[in-house]
Amino acid sequence: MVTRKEVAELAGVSEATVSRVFNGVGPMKAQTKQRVQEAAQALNYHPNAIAQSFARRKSGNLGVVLPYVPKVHLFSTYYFSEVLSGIGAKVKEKGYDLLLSFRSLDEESDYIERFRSQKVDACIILGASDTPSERAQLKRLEAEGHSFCLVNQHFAGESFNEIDADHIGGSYQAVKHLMEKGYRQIAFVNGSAQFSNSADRYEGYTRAMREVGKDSEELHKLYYEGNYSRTSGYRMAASLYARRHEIDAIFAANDRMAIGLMQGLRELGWEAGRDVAVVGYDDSDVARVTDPPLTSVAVPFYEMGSLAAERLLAQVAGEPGGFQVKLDTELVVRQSSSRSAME
Amino acid sequence: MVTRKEVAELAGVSEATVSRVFNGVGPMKAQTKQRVQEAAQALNYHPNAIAQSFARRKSGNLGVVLPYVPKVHLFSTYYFSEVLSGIGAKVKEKGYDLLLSFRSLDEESDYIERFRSQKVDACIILGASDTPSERAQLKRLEAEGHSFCLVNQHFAGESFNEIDADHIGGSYQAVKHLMEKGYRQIAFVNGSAQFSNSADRYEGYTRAMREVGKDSEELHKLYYEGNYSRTSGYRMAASLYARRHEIDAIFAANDRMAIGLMQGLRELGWEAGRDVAVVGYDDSDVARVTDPPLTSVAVPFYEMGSLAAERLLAQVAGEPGGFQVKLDTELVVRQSSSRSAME
DNA sequence: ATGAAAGCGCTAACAA
DNA sequence: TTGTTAGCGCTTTCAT
Repeated sequence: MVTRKEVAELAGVSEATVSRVFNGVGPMKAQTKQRVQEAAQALNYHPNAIAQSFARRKSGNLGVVLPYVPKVHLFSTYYFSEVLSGIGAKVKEKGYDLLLSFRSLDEESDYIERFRSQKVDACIILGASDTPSERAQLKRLEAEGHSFCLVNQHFAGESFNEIDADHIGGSYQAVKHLMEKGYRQIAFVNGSAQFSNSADRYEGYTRAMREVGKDSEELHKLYYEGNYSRTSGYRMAASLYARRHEIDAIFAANDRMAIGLMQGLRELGWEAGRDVAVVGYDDSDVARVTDPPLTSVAVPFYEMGSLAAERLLAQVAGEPGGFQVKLDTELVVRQSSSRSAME
Repeated sequence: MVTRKEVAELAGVSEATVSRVFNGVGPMKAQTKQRVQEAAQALNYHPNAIAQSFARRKSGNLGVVLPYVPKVHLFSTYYFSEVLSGIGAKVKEKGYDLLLSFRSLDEESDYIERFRSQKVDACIILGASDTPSERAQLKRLEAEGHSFCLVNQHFAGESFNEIDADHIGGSYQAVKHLMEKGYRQIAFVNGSAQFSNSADRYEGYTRAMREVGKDSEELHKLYYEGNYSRTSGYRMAASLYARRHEIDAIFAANDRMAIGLMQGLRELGWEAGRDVAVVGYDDSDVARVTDPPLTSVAVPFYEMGSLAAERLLAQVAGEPGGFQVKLDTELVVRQSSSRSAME
């Protein structure tokens, strides 16, 4: 291990001067600087990051918490991958490191421990859901003064830092699109209620449907609920098929359910894009590869991750005030909802 | 900030005793232990992880390096997600933390800096490729005495730690499967040559083909090369279609290319599973959702990640000897290669 | 422009 | 069984 001390000796300066050179602080003679740099080079000296963190009382780490998802190997979803990439890019730009935490089922999640032990300076929490225990944990974090940010999840009544997307608008657009194509009997396949954006999507859907005169009773009949998995979409196919004479289009709250649904319906002889129009949500990779390709609502996950990291790190650096941002979503039209594909 | 000192005072013991309690070392009276625990609880004391790392001269972090992949938002691939999940689970089990590094294009990758600055105790390198500069960097790492492990990539002639999968066997199985179905004119769509497992797959393919008497010239005519992206598969469709009378099956080196290929061929009127048999590789999520569902070779990515972390951490903990492991792959048959689907 | 020195919170060797 | 103490490598304040 080469320490600062050895560099100082070789360069004939004090240890403090070596630090100054490496941190670029304070005035110093160009010549001194160069001598130090040469000495460091010669010895292959690299400052010890842990010692720096220790002395600075800053870990230099941004934590990212991933939700516990049984069975499904966690990352196998478009959403996490994109958000994480966005965070990673920003964190790197800011000179931070990214510490990943996989949540388990323990009540006291261990990411709280990462905070308390000061192994992270701030934290981005992905896949949070609005349950009493989750709320309580977040409130506790807030009370203890830890900096964190939620992505793609809103907690009504709290002022947590949040980077969300406009799922009301996205859903509204999706349904409007189907209406423009002439559909009116539009079923809505929603995901789990514990995510705020399920409610948002329902809100967007409802708003559009009400505009064409649908009442609560009608909407109720057109409502289905899965859990965002492909399998849940697949399983709902039968129920939707049973009411095929009262349905001419389907809006699913994510692509995975939409795809499961399309597969299930196909097996029953009901083809998406021919017998029924289908629109998904997320515009994930798979939307491009289904048959027919899936019309879907694009969510700027990458940007959301990047922005979350940026704002959070700025806050940690002293910028005052919290933040609650909503980014725009955008409909991407493909064949699953197109009239022409239906001859 | 609550420190050990305050806990010691409240409990009426020395600081060292507090440490002992928290680390469970040395003999101690049950009563002392309890007094310390109560004091800690009362003060809401949590040991400072950075200070511990500093004193122990161990970061407690396992680094994971992700390759630079332009354009494609990095995680959007099954492989990384799975491996990372596997690593995450193991790392957590072992009480380590996971530090993610996204590689950029810089020559001196910054993960080397993570090593030199001792921010990680060891490193798992994903998506490495066999280029001269990469080899040189790895050799340098080795020379500097850093512990690292490669996943899904073999460097011939080196003794780096590696967790790989049997891609020769996997490919051999895939081709044999097609042969059992009666196909003989089997084209091979490979990925980039800089990955050792491209060569492995070619090797497995060749072995099977030679067994039925194919010579080099024939194999040459059946060889295509993309870059593992869906787009590259899509673009190759035309070339394959042009030679459709000399091809009755296609083995693609990953699912993404297989899917692009199937899409491209369909647009040309050549349906996978009807006009031509197709087998992919990776058995990723999408293999289940294509139409027809894609026969593919399953690779135990999750286990590979988990094993890599386990062996590497054991090595860091002092276990002697390096490791080079190859896990088995397994063919998963679906409709894209089935005769029945071809009427 | 540079040096001296006091920590940072903990581990671990040694003493008692 | 418990206390004392010397670091760990660096940052930062205060002198000079």
